[in-house]
Amino acid sequence: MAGNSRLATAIHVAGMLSFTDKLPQTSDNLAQSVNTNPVVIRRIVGLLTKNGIVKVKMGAGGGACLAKKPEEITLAEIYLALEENTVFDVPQLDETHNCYLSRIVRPVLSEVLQKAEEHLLEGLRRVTLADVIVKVRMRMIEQLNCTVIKKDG
Amino acid sequence: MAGNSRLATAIHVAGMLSFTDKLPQTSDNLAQSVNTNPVVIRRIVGLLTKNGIVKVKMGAGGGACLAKKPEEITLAEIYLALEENTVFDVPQLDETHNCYLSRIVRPVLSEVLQKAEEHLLEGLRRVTLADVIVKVRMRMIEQLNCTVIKKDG
DNA sequence: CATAAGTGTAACCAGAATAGTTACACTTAT
DNA sequence: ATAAGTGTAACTATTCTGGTTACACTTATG
Repeated sequence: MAGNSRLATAIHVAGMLSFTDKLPQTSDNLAQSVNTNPVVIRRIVGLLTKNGIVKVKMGAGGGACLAKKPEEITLAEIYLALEENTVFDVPQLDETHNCYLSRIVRPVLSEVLQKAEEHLLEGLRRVTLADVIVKVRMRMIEQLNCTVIKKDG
Repeated sequence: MAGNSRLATAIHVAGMLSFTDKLPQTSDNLAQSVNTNPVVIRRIVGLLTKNGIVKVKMGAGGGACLAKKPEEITLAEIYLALEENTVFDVPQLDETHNCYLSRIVRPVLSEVLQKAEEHLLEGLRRVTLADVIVKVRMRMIEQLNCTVIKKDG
């Protein structure tokens, strides 16, 4: 339960929305797919909405839809929408800290680790939601092939 | 206090060891530099030792030294030594999960997010401990220049 | 207009991770 | 023999994440 599955959940949700296209999905519905609680979904959908990735219709018959085409949504966008903390923490030292060298080291570590995280973000920027969906479709086809082969064997 | 500052601590420690070269540093000593507890340091140094990055001498006059040259130690190596969890969690769904699409989506998410994390690792692989030390030295020089300028003004 | 079906959000709980700390057995230099 | 170290177990406090309940608010529909 600890660890961070929010990005997985968010991409999963966005993926489902792209499959169901313009039909608004309820948080109840999505929660079942992701195997979690509707409130958890609404929290995440809220963040995605705030960042223009998803649109929500209130009231009866309402729910969430994608606000853009899957080709126009990168995983980096989704990741940033979640407003996560940085992966690596670099607590800075008090100015009164007695070790001179240490006071210099910490900002350098901040800089270096921030750059590394930028690589992560670049990795996420290169993948769109559409790419993910293609992979899902390919897996579906693979599984169908398996079935056929089994039937032949 | 939550969040993950272990990598920062580990690099900080390794950096200190490279400055003091072959003179073994006690965990007490290092703890003061990093502004933490000796046990926290020993835990991290233990992991670094297990991965051949650091050597420890037991008993009086003992302590930790680098086991390799700073040019031969990448931040990725240090990161991996800490045996952290993956950055992104992708809890897999039970085979009995009712939504067929979801059961396919999750492994795809695992794959995609793992690749993104590989980018992070690549970012860390490109930086050696020696690079970090150079940056620290440059900051020290910068600060010295500042002092001189202030004296002139 | 009443009602049912939705969302948004606050509040609380449980479980896990991190870091800090104490304590103590064990190792080694002098 | 003693002092100075490390390794490690055990406990605590804090924080984060996710799960859950509850409830006010919005809207479609009969």
